[in-house]
Amino acid sequence: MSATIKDVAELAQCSIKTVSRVINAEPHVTEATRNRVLAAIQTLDYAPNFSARRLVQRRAYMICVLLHEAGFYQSTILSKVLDIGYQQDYDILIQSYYPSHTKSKEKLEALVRERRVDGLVITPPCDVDPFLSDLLAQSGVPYVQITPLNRTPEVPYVAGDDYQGAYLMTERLILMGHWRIAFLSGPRNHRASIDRLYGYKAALEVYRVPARDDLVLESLYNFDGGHNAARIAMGLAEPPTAIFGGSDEAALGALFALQEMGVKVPEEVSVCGFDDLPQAQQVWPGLSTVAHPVDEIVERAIRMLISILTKREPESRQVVLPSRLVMRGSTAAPPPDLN
Amino acid sequence: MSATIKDVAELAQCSIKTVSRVINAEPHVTEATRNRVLAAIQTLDYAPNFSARRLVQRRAYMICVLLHEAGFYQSTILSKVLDIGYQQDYDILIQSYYPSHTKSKEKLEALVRERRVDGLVITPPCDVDPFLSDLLAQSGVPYVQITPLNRTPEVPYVAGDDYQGAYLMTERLILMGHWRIAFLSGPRNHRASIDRLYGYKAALEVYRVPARDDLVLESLYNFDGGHNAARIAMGLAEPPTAIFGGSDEAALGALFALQEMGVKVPEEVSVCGFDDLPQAQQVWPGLSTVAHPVDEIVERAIRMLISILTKREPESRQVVLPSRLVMRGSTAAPPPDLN
DNA sequence: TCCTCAATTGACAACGTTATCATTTATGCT
DNA sequence: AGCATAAATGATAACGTTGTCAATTGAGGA
Repeated sequence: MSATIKDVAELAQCSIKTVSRVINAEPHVTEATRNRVLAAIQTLDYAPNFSARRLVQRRAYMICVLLHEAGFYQSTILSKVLDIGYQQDYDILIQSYYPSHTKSKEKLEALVRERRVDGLVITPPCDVDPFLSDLLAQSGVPYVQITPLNRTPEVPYVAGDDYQGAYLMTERLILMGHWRIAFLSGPRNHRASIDRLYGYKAALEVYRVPARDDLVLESLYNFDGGHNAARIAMGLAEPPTAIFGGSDEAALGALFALQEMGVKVPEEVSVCGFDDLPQAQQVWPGLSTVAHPVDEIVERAIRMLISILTKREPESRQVVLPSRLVMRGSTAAPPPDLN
Repeated sequence: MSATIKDVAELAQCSIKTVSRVINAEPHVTEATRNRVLAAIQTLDYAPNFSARRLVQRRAYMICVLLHEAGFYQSTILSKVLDIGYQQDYDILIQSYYPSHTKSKEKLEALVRERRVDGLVITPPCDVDPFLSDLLAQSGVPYVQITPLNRTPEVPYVAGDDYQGAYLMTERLILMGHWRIAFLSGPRNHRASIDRLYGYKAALEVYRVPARDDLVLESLYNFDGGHNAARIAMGLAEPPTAIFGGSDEAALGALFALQEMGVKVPEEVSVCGFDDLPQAQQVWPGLSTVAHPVDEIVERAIRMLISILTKREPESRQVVLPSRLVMRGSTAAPPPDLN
């Protein structure tokens, strides 16, 4: 059985409150007393019991991060989440959340209602659906959303700039000489998806490149979607010279499809994506893509949540951070005979 | 402020102990009383406070899963870990652990010493190094290891059968007609790594295929290692017709290298790996590989730990589960002119 | 030396459960 | 009816902290 604060107090010849003060670095303790207490702590190998602290402070000291299935994008987020976990007093509880999954809902509800977590960070593609909305409103548990489907003034969020990222990539392709650029679009109810599409369209317009409806293809942002969309695109009378996947997963599917068809990338067709998944650099050729500053986004989100939890108003409750291009081998100028 | 057990007792006209009995499904409560209590719980929207329960039961109801950096293999594990989290009373705390990282050590030490976790699941490549060993011994926190570097009778573990998996794959390659099979080996201090190498060698011997030392190449099991090793292998006077990566990461590196060199896979050289990472099926051609039953391994490990935590002796403290082959497009018979 | 005020210290209540054991109530048997 | 026994219930003490506020100590000034 490990030592308690009482044992320490006894050994250090003082009250438990004084020991508590030393542990929590509160003022009003003489140097001499502090040293006695520290020595006693050392001797007894004492460590405060976290459950007791949690109970009396009515805080779980735990943040719940909602993740959809543990996929590629998620592992990037997770990596940073864990990294930040070190620096905070809060522990981080990963909870997977599928809107349709009854079990995950029950578990989450228990977590929130039993006060096992103080706050939530919601990561895409999770979002505040009616169930979450009810639960959060009813329990009053604070939360921060990462790249929400829709932005409303009440919801604190941190997001990457999808519009600007898509604009930059499309601009880059145009400047390379492409003017038949296919875009693999994603779910329509997703704000990021719409922003990316608009960023693409905006760049076309600015550079006076004719926009063709048949070059905007549904991909659902997944591998199979990109795969199918690329086959369709290449079957068009005037096929694209570049395929811009609204997500890397879709772009990878497209890349796979082109290679299946024997189309050379990037010599005949350029491919690029969005998200900068780790495997974007491990396929051949490396996938050019748009990177959100995921690390910074996650860090800002968690910090924002902690600010809210500790009643310090965060500097801003709505943050959008700029994206940047990551150019690799999958993009090049279009074949000259097609210009 | 949410309701407490006291409020429920008051409303239901009984003692808090009776409410506690109802909550925990203990016997000795009349149907009538139980209904009154349940009604009161409903009315007050009561949920028990977990921190209080933790304190009085001296349990954190939390299991810590030690992960190395959030990479590919980890996300597979994680996915299952989260899935299992639903089914248990225990919450799961992910903690990254780098032996050299002071911060991660400090955090882990705090978690264990402050009784914030009841037990640990250690996942590869994390292992019981001297620091962990001390910490675990001193605090007496139980743990289960997944595929330990070294197996000792005292340490409970769950592992995949690396020897058998490597044997099966090598056998398969031989039966396809390969007899110049390179093997990309991994860290020598890793049990799995050694088992895989021996499985490879055993199959060669059984089928009387001459073993060549120059075809066993160091790869460190990572992408770059595989990349380099493949280049070296293909530069040999008698290059291999198949490259068996001891890990998928190495195999992917090899695949990448071959494609860079313009070598056709699988027509000229076959490639296969070990681990069945998600992207093994997303490269072109799909990577043949050996799959550990990761889901089952993780599930068994967590169940084993919980058995130990609740003082029920698990059926077995050492479990090895069979691997299986996953054949995809990256393997084929060797070119006929080379046979 | 005494007084005032600030700094230090401590006694004890709270936090919301579960655990122990005594007490009350119901049941079955003679 | 009376008694033994089992079942249901409750009073109260933990669990190990932090928070409140009163008590004590020490320093500085008249």
